Amino acid sequence: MFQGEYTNNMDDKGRLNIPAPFRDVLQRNYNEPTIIVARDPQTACLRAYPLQEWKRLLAKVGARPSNDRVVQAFKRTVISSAQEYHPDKQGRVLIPQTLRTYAGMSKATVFAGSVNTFEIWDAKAWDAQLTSSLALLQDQDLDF
Amino acid sequence: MFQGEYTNNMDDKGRLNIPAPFRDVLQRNYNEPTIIVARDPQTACLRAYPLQEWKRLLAKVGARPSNDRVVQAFKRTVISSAQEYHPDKQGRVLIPQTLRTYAGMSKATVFAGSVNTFEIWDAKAWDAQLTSSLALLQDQDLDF
DNA sequence: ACAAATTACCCACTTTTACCCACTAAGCGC
DNA sequence: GCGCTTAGTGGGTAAAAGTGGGTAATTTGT
Repeated sequence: MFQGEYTNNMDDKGRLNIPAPFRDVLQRNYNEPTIIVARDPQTACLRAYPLQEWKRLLAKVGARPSNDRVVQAFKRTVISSAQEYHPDKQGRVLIPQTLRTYAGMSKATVFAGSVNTFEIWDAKAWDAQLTSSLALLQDQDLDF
Repeated sequence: MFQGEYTNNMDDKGRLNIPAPFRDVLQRNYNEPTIIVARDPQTACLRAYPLQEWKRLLAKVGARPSNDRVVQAFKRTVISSAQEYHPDKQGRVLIPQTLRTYAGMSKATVFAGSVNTFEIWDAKAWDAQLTSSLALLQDQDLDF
């Protein structure tokens, strides 16, 4: 289970260091270090899936009629961007330019746990998102 | 059951000493010293949960539709910030910079019991909150 | 097929964290 | 009051995490 929020720096080569706690979860709960990274279609961030979770997502998409316009759009945005990454000995992956651009990533990068996936954000974008999420919750009557 | 208010100092390394009475409650009522600390979304403080109480919260959140905007905001602010902490031999935990910043913590830190969780405040912020809470209660018709 | 660019892999360094030990101050009983 | 216990605090050290960079392998383009 991915939880917690970590900030790491992308280096000049475009390599991203997956936070150690997330690597632990991958190893312990999924028995392999590989992740799939794809666009998150509704926010300007990337989402990382353990292989198993990604397959589950594919199955769900496959169950829907393939002429559904939403399904088509989903395939074009998310599935097309998805790629497998094998972290190096230091636990880093090289994210391609297109995805970096999509998430507006430059250097400081936030990794945010999201139960069975985790999100990858540019630090500034993450802060902005956080501020607006907090504002939204401010007036809510939360019962948990 | 967490009750009472205690003030401890965060040291230069960012370590926070959990007040002994709270550690006792964790050990006696929950049989383990581990806590989850996360943002409190509506006030500038952190909230510490025994594992069992945290799981209860997760269950409540999971029972709500995941496309609910409030639920999404809650996940991004609270769940993402949640992390497990294992106090050291002296009963201290190291709180990361992001959470310290969120709660405006510098040195003097207040721990306030809140039945099945407890709150962690910067001492100054706690005083301000206390004043306004008292003001709110002034005109109320309390029947307990 | 060859040169240039990109990527993967490895090694080394720096910073941070976890763990342990020790000291001080505050209560408590005798 | 004196010694004991317990809570709180400070700091050293070894391991782990994060970061930077070199080089070989691979890919790409011509």
